[in-house]
Amino acid sequence: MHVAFHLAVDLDTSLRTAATTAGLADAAAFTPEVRTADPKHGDFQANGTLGYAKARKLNPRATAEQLVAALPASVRDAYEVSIAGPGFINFTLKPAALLAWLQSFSTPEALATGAAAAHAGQTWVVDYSSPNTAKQMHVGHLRSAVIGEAICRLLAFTGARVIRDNHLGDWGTQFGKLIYGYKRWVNAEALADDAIEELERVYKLGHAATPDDSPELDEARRELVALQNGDPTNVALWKSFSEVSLAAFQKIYDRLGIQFDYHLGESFYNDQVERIYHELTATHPPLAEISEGALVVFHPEHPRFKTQPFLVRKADGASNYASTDLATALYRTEHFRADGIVVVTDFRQGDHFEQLFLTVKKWFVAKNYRLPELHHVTFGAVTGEDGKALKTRDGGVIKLKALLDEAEERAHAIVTAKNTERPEADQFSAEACRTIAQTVGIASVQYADLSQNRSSNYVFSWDKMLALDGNTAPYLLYAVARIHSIFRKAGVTPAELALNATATAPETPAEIMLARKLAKFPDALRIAGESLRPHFLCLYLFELAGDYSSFNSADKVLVDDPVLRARRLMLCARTLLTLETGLHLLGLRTLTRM
RNA sequence: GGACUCGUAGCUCAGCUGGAUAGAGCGAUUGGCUUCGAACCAAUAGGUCGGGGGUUCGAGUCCCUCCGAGUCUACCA
Repeated sequence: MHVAFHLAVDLDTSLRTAATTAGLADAAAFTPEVRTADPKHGDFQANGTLGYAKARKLNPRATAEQLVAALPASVRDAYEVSIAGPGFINFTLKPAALLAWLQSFSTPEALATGAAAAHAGQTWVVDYSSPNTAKQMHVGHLRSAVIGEAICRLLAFTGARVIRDNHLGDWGTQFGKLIYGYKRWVNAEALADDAIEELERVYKLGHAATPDDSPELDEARRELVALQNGDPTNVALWKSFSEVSLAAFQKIYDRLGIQFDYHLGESFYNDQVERIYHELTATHPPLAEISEGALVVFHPEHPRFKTQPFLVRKADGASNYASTDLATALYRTEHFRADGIVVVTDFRQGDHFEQLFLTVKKWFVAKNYRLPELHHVTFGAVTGEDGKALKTRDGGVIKLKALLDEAEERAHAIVTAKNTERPEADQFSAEACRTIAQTVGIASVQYADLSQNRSSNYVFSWDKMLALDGNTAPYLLYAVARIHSIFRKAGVTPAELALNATATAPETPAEIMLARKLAKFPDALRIAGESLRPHFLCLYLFELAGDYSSFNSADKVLVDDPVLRARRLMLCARTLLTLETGLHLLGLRTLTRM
């Protein structure tokens, strides 16, 4: 028997067919509006009859009854169907249908196959993290990296070929000041000790020594021009800046489980901007025009961008990040043949990307280039206690490395404290404690960032970022560890096929509640994937872990009755599969013990 | 001035693109380990969804208008 992965999508199809079968007027216009329901009403509900009936002056309950009567036997077999209130149609999965779903999607491969339809055959480029070279990553860089990685994994799991691109800020006027400072004040010993720290120090000196309208600033500009013109000394310096920066970044990325496919920074596109200028001015009518000496694009149809220009070339002829971002969009389309481009930055760049995307759309249409989906995934700022954004140049910035270290330290304190409470034979070695603390600490930081809706700001607080209670990574990791523990004690592995063959349908309230939640994993994936908002997946996993914990307290798994034992072990196995799959999609590592 | 984001329990936040009696966590109170891991579970208390209008079968969600916070608004990225 075929079981659909996305039960809600399957129901939607059945209801549309039923509308035709039942002979509803204008059946093609009927949209079922199937969504996951409050569990007390059912698993799914269809609300579409209300709007449909209203628009046609029909009785919504009568319409709902017609639809329900026309549903195929397969739906009636799988669900308790009822009509409630003004005309909601409620669907509650029967235990046998729950069992069938759980038996059909019992491996990571089965889940991936089911989920892959969403973006099958597509290529998506995700541009995230994107720090500036020659500077350390600070707490403000965390969100783009963590959210971006989760989005990459979600897209890949839902079938896309994902290209992870770190669009480094490795070009621009700041390098003139950096070289100016470097040539005068660099300390070789400090450079060998911690290169990026030393680069940051000489940049600050260079910046301070080159105020506006000073001869020193002219000198810094000459260094930049020399770099742009290929001066061997400056080019070699610039290359070394990039290398040491990338090495430092990679240490952070390793801790966060991030591995980029490309590091195509702004410098990569520097020689591609001439084509942009040409193409934007060669269209009929031209997209770009000269205004106050600069090459700009206006968007007359837009309330603001009709007067606020998108500045693609500065009056002095130099490129800026609009130029390179346009070149970047073109490269990703032509070279990677991207079907979708996702850029993950904070919300303050909203205007820039709105203008960029408007311009790209018109430009690509004019040139008959394939146009990928363009998404700017924004997130709120991490602010200080005063509500103001944390800024790079004030002294109080928290370095990302320090944040991750602190997270591991706090987790370590908890792990070692818990460890002493365990029976001696069961205690972890010091080394194991350290490994567990690393996983728990980093996962906590990742989850804290992922679990809230990304569009709001938040005030940075150590306690919040590193909280280990409630809706946090440790709660989820703990559920995973407990399930592993049960399988260790049972002497079987979660993957054993025998668990499938001998399992029976869930019976107790806790079993049924857990099974119903498991069957909604596809909905969580769909919502998180379509909206590019990982917090929907976080919420689902937290609820799943909660249902599992309730089940774990209510129903003992390792009982003598082989029937009970088999079906509860199966539920444990599916919960483990779903939790681990979901947590890995978020970019978290999981543990078998903690 | 214009635009964008936000305002939900004492605190921190969800609320699935308009659905049923607005939900979690923390904190508070109460109960539960001789039984698979108590980093857990069960229960109680806590709300004028910033204010006011409107749209409709139905609004925390959409529209208008105030109030408050943050951000952007021509050559930094």
